Amino acid sequence: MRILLIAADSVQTRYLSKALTEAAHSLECQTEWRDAIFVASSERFDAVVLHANAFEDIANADIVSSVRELAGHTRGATLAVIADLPDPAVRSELLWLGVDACFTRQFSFMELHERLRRLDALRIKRRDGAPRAPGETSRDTTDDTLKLDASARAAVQGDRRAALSRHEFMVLECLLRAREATMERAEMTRYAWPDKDEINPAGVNLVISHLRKKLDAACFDVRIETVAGVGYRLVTSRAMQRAC
DNA sequence: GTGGGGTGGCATAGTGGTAA
DNA sequence: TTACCACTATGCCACCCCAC
Repeated sequence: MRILLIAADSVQTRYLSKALTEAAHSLECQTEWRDAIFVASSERFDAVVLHANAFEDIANADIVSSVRELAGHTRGATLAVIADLPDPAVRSELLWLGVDACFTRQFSFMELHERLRRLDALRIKRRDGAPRAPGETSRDTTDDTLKLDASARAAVQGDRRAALSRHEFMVLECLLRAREATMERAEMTRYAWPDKDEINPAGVNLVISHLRKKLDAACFDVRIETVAGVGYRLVTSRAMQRAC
């Protein structure tokens, strides 16, 4: 998932940032409220996490009006808020404003992570009727669609499996989210290298090249197609047959 | 300290489009 | 048809980080 974390620098923020990165998410962290609003409105994220406890500007101001402003810029992303909100009336008002999940200061990362994944899966399902979101695991071993196993950082299709590096995992997740649509090179770069302003195009090529080899070696029935001058798209053998 | 894996930079080859 | 250019794919090498 591409996640925007809005939080002032603190020990808990650094812990959260590290945990989300290690969970194979593409993380962008914003510590300034105005910058965060600008980034949320100008780029596309799957989830926005506002850590209001670590944010003095918000902690000292009206949380409801801050969230109202943020919710107007998240462009359909899952919105989660971490804040000490003992008043249930405030929490329910936040939910009405579009917040998908509220967590208290003593939140569990595992619960936050699973909630974000579940909400993301539902969001994608509502969006295009996809049976399952990238990274969402299934116990149905007969399912032969390509999935990502974030805990093992691997691609799985039926009983076939390929271990991936961090960048390979994120590039493949980015392509899977596009669901056979073309993903622009710049967007893939932002997704897989969120901490870099500029990345050598050869770096993207290298990751794509490695991914192709691994997908071939594991005999997955998907392949990565180059769309000249635009980017890449992931196509299944079924889609290839339809195109013929 | 060392080895292995991941990553990035650079070089080179291949391919397709376009103009002469 | 040929030369040129832009874009892409891939190999090689060096560096960095982390586990042991």
